Formats: sequence, structure tokens, C-alpha cells
Amino acid sequence: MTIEEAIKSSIPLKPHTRTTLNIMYSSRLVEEKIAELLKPYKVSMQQYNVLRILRGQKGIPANLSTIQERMINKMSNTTRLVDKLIEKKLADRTICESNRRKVEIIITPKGLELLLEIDPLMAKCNEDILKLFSLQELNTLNNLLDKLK
Amino acid sequence: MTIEEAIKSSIPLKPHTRTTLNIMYSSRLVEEKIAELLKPYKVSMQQYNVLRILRGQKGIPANLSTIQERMINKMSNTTRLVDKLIEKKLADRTICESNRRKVEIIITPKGLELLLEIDPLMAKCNEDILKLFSLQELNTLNNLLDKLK
DNA sequence: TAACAATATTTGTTATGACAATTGAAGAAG
DNA sequence: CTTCTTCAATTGTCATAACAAATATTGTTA
Repeated sequence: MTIEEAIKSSIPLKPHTRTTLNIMYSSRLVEEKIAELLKPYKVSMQQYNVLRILRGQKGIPANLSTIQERMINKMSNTTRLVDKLIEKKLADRTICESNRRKVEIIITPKGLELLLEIDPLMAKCNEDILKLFSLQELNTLNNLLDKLK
Repeated sequence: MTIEEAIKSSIPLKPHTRTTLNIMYSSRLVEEKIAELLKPYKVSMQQYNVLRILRGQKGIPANLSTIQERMINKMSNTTRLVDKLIEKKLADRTICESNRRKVEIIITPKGLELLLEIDPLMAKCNEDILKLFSLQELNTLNNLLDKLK
């Protein structure tokens, strides 16, 4: 299906407009699928994203600015996002002793367990979304998208 | 720049995961640029999107469900989105006489003027975002993204 | 034609997001 | 050593999003 069909555009789009719309539209499709997968686990996509960043730290505590720069959605109030994870006992926060302006955030065993449970489903979800793509096509797509950055 | 570099991922990503992350990340980049462009005009991306849909109707009133199915972000409360446009006198809403459950939404002259003002800037913005791409690359990217739908 | 189902939109509620202002701590300069 | 600046995170406020429930109108059928 073309993007024009998807958004039922009567007029043909210019190539550049077509592409930016297509990127945004495709992203929505991906997000929808992922949000649906995460829903039963009561974590939002952003919360899940932060949990993965924390796991990626391999035990080293992360501070807020580290988390922010690694997020897919750079957002302003990461504090409250982390608050939610702490409420759910998926993460923990302490004040950094060497620099009391910073905080140290770590993932809890419960958080790690949750990620382990979701991991295979998320892998399958990503494969499902892209099931029509050959590895070579994935490569091409990735390389093209990388040109945006 | 690769997506791994962008999100500072220490571990290499699986091809499918890499691609879905890349699509979402790229979409954020595009959205950021567009939001920035629209900011001085005090309309959100979604509001702008709806205005363009209304213009595309070429005078024929649109009802809410039509707007919804044509939006990039299918969303639940289009009512309140349209409310905002009406507050700003960019759109008008009347009840459909032949089926009083429906509403008829049209863009006002002020709304059309606003779009005309934004049009060239938006075209330039899209071109800027994709300035490193040849027409052929845009085509390839579009065709690949179309496979998602 | 009264009762029920379907359609189209609206409203209420709660959670997130954007953005600015504020707080508290650390570092620098006189 | 006290003032100023910078840094890191938090908080307040308002706008938007998600989701469910409610309302109003029309269509259907027994």
C-alpha cells in the first residue's frame, strides 16, 4: 500500500513530502504494535525504553542525563518517567555521593525479570512487523534512514 | 550516523530491532523539525494535519470519521482537536442536516490563508530534512516503507 | 411502533508530554 | 570566603493523548 492510499490523499505528494509523511506514518504503525505488546505488562513504550537503557548499563548506575541522551524520544521530564518505574519497583534511585546534584538509577531484579519475560515477545514482534523484508532490504532501509542523522 | 551511535547502544542490535528502532528514531527527528516550524504559528502537528485534510476536501465538508481515517496519527479524540481549530477560527463546524449524528467540518478562509503561508516553508523543511537524498534514494525509501503497510 | 442495535460524536477521567521556573549543589573568580 | 555561574534534577502548569463510558440520532425488526 502506498502512503497516498494509507492517508487517502487525493492529490499526489511531492517526493520529499511523501517521504517524511511515510516515515511518520510507518513509525505510528510500529509504535502501535509495540504498545499493544507492552499493554498487558502495564509499562509504556518510554518506560520500557528506559528499562532497557538501565539494563544496558550492566550494573553501573545511570543518571538522568545519561538516560535522556539514550532515549528514542528525548523528553523533558524524565524525572517523572523514572518515578513511575520506581513506584512499580522496577527501578531504584539514590543520590550520587560524589556529586550530590546527580542521581543514580538502577534497574531492580524485578525490572530485569520483566525485561526477560518481554524479550522474546519483542523480538518476535519486530520480526512480525518486518516479515515481508529480506535481510538485504532491512539493510538498505537502515542505511537510508541512517542518512537522516 | 548509525542508529546504534544515535542511541549510544553498547550492544549491536538484531536486524529487525535495529530497523524498527531506526524508523521510530527517524520519525522523531522529522517531527522535531516540523514542530519547530509550526511553533510560531501556534498550531500543533496534528492540528496542521487536520487543516490540510480539510483543504484537501476542496469545499466539501468533512465529518469526524473522515478526518480520523486520513490522519497520520489516528487518534481517539478528534473532537477536541477540532474544537481547538474552531477556537482559533481556522475551522467551522455545523451539524449535518441529512444525518444529525454527523458533523460537517470545513476550513475557514483564515485557515486557508494560514496554510498558504506555511506551504512554502513546509516544502522547504521537508527538502531540508532529506537534503542528502537523491530522488532515486527517496523512491527506494518510499517503496521499502510502503511494504510495512 | 416499541424495543433494540448500530452509528457518530461527545464527555469524563487519568496519564503523558512540553516548557518554564525553581531548587540545590558544585565550581570559579574576585 | 562570599558572590556568581553553571550544572543536574525537580516541580508547577498547561496542553495533549489514551481509553472508556455516555449521549443522541438513525436504522432494523418482531
